[in-house]
Amino acid sequence: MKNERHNRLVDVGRRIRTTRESGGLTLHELALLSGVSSPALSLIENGKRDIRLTSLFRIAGALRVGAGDLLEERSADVPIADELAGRGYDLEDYR
Amino acid sequence: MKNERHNRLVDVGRRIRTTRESGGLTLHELALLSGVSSPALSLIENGKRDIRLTSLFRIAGALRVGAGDLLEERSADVPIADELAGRGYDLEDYR
DNA sequence: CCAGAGCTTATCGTTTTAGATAAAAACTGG
DNA sequence: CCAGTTTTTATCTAAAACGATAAGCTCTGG
Repeated sequence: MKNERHNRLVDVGRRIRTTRESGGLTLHELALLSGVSSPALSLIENGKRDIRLTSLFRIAGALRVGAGDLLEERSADVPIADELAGRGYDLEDYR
Repeated sequence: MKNERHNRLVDVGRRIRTTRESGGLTLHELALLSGVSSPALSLIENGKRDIRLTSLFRIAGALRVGAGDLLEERSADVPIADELAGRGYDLEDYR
């Protein structure tokens, strides 16, 4: 992956990170929910990885947003209500 | 790529094909515009390829739609007006 | 019947993702 | 300071994308 011209990936990564943090999830937790390892998630959130569509779908599903929401600016930028931050994710099986 | 659970990819492929056809482009022309080879495009449109984000971006750019439009149902489903079908694409350098 | 256009499928070599693991930073509260 | 948590970085291997090429298929019109 040539390290230029991927501002798009940086943007996507920023959106993933913002969404994850607004959900009160750690990389490790998102890794468990999405099946994408936390080292991979770190690269992704920093725009250093050109991921496949199914990976995007798994991450979006774990974050409970539409995959398109992670690609470009969309209206509803508040996918997870604050009162639910950190709650509502089924991490029971891992704890 | 496991051949199950990729209805998402099939959906994406369908949207790409629909958009390409509504623009009056052949696979070969879209290949020239996007830099994605036509055999690859064929696999993608048939949901048999789990493409990378940058490939999606290049295809969306060539089709002049937002990448998100190719991922899920969106409002404006008529990216290219009929009067412009087959026109407006800069294939000059290739002809 | 066949010729051409468009699409599909297969194969090959190269590049890159991706999970696992480990270890090194960064950040945080005590 | 320091201990624990979180994130980043680095290896390793396996699997898959990707472009190129070529061969095969399908459909349509002459």
